[in-house]
Amino acid sequence: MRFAPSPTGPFHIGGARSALFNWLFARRYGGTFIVRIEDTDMERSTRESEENILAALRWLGMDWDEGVEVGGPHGPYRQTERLDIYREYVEQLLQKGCAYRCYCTEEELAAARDALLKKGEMPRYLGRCRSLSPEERVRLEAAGRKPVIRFRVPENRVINVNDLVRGDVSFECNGIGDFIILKSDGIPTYNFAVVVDDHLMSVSHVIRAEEHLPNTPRQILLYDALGWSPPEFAHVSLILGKDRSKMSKRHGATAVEQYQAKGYLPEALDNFLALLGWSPGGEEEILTMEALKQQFSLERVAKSPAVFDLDKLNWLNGHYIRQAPLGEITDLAIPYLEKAGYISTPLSEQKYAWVKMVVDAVREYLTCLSEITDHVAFFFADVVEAEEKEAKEVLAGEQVPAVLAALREKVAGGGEWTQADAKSVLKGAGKETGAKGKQVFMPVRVALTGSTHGPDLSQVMVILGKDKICSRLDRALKMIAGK
RNA sequence: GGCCCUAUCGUCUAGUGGUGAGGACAUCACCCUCUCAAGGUGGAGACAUGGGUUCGAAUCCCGUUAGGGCUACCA
Repeated sequence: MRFAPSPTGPFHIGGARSALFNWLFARRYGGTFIVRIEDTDMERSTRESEENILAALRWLGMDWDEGVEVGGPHGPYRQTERLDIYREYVEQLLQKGCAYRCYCTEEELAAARDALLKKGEMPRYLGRCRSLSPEERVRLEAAGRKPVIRFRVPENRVINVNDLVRGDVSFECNGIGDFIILKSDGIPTYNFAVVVDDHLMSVSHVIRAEEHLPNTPRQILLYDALGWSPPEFAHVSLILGKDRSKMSKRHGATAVEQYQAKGYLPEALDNFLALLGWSPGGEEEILTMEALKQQFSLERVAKSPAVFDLDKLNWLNGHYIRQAPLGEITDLAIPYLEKAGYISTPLSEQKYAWVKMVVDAVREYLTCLSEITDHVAFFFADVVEAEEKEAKEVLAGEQVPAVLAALREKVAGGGEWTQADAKSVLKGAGKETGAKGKQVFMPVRVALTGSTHGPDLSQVMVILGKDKICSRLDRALKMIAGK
């Protein structure tokens, strides 16, 4: 198995899914997972994107047995470092007469294409340079034309692809046209480089996006010409945006790093991506990488394209945030809290323990980690203000001063306390004033947090600590009296 | 335009000739509860369309329609 991304930009979510399917397949059946970099597009390829991709793969928990950075018996694993290898096979094809030099200029090609388009035919190269005499070649080269090498596509043949997810698909060679295998700068094109590399690297299965399906017959032709047998192909349908067109920036975040930055957990993204196009045999949809590794199979990959459903990703992520060990979530949440100015690292041991309690109190609200900053302000603020109308109304209740005062008295003094203590103090204050339920909880909640919504009140009280509780109670009392 | 792929609830999907068409997210209601969440229970919600084949079609075949991909000296 291999995953062969081209490093031409931020790592796309669709690429991540292709990688995942390849990785899962390799792990499920004990295969080798190779990461090869297809950087033959000199204009757009950068080292930076390559690193971005590798970092994303690692973050998502996909390790590779062979490939860039780890090496292996089939190296090098960057196509631009394999140029000599390709040249050798180009030479072979040239010798066999399966390929030839073409001197057409871009203008000439464009004109030919337009003409075909006008006639309603599939635009393709018609083989103008197929049989140039040596003299003509010399003349063209003398005129400064740099040739490309084209593959001679046989006529009147039908290529059958037995696709592992799509079944039998066939293409007519006549619709293909001689395609370029070596660009004028000596760099191979994608179609040629994949074939050479996949063969030399003993790739047995190629799992990739559906957009590559039309390339497959060309590649099969190349395998044929080189005397090699092609691997199995499996073309997975595309990931679509809300409007059902190929997922792109218009549809929101498409880069893996964007999800990472927002605070999505890799296990959630993996789980989600796996479910996009593949379905488990059973009804459980929450699956760890371990479970996916055991269950994944190409037979259960769907043929139809899938719309990226952010709601479902959010649900999965929320689930993983809630069930992960608190320490882990705390560590992941700290950068967001720091960035918002709530804390500064390094944290003392005490402060860390306290932050952990805060995280514990609010993590059930989160859909992604970055949202934590929307829920914690009152824990860090010096004073809180009841701003919502609803909150103000709560404080206006006639039993409120008595309740708050009673509570204030009970809280005073002593040091550490637990949630159970807080609960009993709350109950005591209620009993003393004859107020109960909402009548005691809500005003206290508003006085302490400024809002009518929030985490469990006793939990809030433990986290705030007695000092803050007292000062907030005092302030609330003063406000009410002042009115 | 040409070539190719696809078509089950709003979304992701199960289904491979006989099912009350199942599940998940989202949605609605109820329960739990100091609130909001979370959690639990329940409801609503789909086989694009027209022809065949068959005793019987979501399932097989053909057309239509709709969506998508490709059509580069990009991958």
